Amino acid sequence: MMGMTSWEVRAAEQGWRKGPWTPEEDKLLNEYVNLHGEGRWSSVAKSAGLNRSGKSCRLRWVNYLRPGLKKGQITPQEEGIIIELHALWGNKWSTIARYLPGRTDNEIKNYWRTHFKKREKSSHKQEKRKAQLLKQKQQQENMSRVSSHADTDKLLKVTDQENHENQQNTVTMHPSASTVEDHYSPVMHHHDNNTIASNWSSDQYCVVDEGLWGGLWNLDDHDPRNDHVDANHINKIITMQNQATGFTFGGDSNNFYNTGGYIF
DNA sequence: AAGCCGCGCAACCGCGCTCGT
DNA sequence: AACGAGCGCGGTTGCGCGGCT
Repeated sequence: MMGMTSWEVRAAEQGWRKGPWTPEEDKLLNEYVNLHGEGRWSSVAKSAGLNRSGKSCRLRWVNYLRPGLKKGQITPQEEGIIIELHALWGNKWSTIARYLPGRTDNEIKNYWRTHFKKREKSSHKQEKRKAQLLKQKQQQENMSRVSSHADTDKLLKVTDQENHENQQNTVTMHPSASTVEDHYSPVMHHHDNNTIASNWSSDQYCVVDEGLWGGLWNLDDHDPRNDHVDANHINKIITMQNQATGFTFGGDSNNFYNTGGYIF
């Protein structure tokens, strides 16, 4: 056990190899799946001569070895789709991944966390700052009702202005609206009249966060009622993307929808 | 040059669902 | 109907690397 990392120790204790895959392991898994197909992952591990759990094999195949996987950065078009679908479904990464050919749920999940969570953080910071200032003001009021509050007021005004400016770039999204378009449509509701999703700046995305409505949007993608709604909405997203960029994501949105995003 | 820090991403873990027996 | 194995999903962890001090 000397010189082993913590995961190596744990893996040794449980009998399975863990941690990063070697090229040799990749080769074994690749050859086996190409010959016998996907599924039966626990037997894949044994039959292919891999000392890996079935889970580990499946994950490696799905996220890394599977043919047709897109390598490289998420494009602005894909980012737009991720944002839209996340607003619609919340953290349903595998569902979202179905509409992004060649991308995995893991990849999308990581992308969201690294690119959008930090913006959420910065908006939380701003909230904290305002709360702190309010607290300060209240303390000052308590300590001396006679003294002037001009400086604090000024600070608060600046913060309010910052917030107001932020709201100008906020996408309206409210669950009490009556249709999907009313619920969430950046095209309809975007305040600064810039109606093309792909032209949004990264800062404009920042308030579309799960902290506000994400939890309310865990629609079941297998509910036929939602299928109807989703198909319409996704149709719109694709149209928007195409209009914005001239990039053709798919000629027929129904086909796009029905094939799980795989359009050839 | 060296240490520290934050980010990106691959991989693991726990839980819940499905399906076969 | 009950149970267990297999699988999929979402959340979390930890490593490697590049940038900063």
